[in-house]
Amino acid sequence: MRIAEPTVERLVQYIRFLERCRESGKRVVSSQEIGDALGIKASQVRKDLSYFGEIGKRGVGYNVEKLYQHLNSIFAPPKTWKIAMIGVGNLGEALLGYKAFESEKFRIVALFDIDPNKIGRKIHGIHCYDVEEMSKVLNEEGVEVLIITTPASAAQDVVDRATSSAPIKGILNFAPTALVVPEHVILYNVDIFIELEKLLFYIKLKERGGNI
Amino acid sequence: MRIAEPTVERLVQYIRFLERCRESGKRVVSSQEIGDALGIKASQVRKDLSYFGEIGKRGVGYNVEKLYQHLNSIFAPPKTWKIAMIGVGNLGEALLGYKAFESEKFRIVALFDIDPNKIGRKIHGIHCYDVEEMSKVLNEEGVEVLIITTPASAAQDVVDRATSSAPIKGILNFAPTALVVPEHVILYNVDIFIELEKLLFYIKLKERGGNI
DNA sequence: TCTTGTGAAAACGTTCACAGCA
DNA sequence: TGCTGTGAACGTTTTCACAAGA
Repeated sequence: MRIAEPTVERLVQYIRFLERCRESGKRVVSSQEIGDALGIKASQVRKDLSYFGEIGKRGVGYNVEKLYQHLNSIFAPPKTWKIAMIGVGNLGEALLGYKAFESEKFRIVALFDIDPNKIGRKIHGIHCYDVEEMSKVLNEEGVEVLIITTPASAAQDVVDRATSSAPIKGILNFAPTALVVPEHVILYNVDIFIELEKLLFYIKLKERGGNI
Repeated sequence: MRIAEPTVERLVQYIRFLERCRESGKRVVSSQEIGDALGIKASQVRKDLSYFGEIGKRGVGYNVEKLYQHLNSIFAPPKTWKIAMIGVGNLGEALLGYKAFESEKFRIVALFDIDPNKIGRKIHGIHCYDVEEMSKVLNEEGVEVLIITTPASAAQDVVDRATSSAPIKGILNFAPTALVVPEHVILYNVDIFIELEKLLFYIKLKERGGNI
């Protein structure tokens, strides 16, 4: 079955919302309630959830626990993914210390940097290697996913080196630059600067009454 | 003129690419070259750029300098936006020290936190206030844009307080939670955890040959 | 000959409206 | 009666295909 990307994004939000429902002891929830809490239309919520068969009860709503378990099973990984982070600067270190970034779904097994002060040390309990050792370590540790938190200027080079020497399946790129990756590698970008530019652009547009 | 959001996002990427062209002394560039560098179809590039009139030369391509100036003028703000950051934890501090986050388009004029060790201090040269003073400071400083880097549990409350007491126009939310904002406020979310979940989901899907 | 600019077509995503069940 | 599930309608974004111009 094919599930569209915007749907997957909303599914993650539904799981989060259902966690809150569980904590507050709520047993049943309607598409309307879910939608109101997340700023999504109720019809959209129903369509998203209908992809997995009839999971709600007509006239009643969705059983919180059942829906939560169901959605979680969709996102359950076949194993704990092993991730390496390349570039341990301000942003990289912040992510390592970020609470929302802890999960049983993955484990960060190696860090890489070029700074001699970081190489050989443990940062947030994870060993930091020299980028030169990347190929060897990625293969030894069985890393399949990369988090890129290098400066923009270094990102493409480390990605080229990693993807050509290790069986990388996916990359989450925080470097503010577009990356070119082999066809078999899935790439997601988190570009803070672009999001801010878009926000400021649309604020300006609104002030001008829609004229550029 | 109306410009679609995906187009705006790509325009920012075109500007970045053109900066690289300028630095390397390249004078003319084709839609194909731009597309290849950014992983976008050439026809998409041409369509995006055609919204602003005939800016390229048929049979030749686009003049790098002219296109760069033109796109930049589209994103030029009417003034330097004043931004406040709410929540100065790991992620907030990382952003403050983030090089790609420096621009003449905006200035971060105030920080807010609840930690007594931070309140009253300067962090990266910017004064950190008590969240309790938020309403007063936002109005005095003329803040129109917020960056939310609080924990998820605090985000909705600070947003409610800020938007109800100061003329906030836009919010960039890094807290891993959906926010409900007044209709006149533009909201963009940067949700690191959701991006990682999506990536891992699609890696799993690919391994399973497309079956959930 | 080469590359842009652009209608028209296709693909994609959202919303509507109501039938179907509890 | 109330809320889900869903085909059909709608709106948006991407891609195609080719005319037009340097």
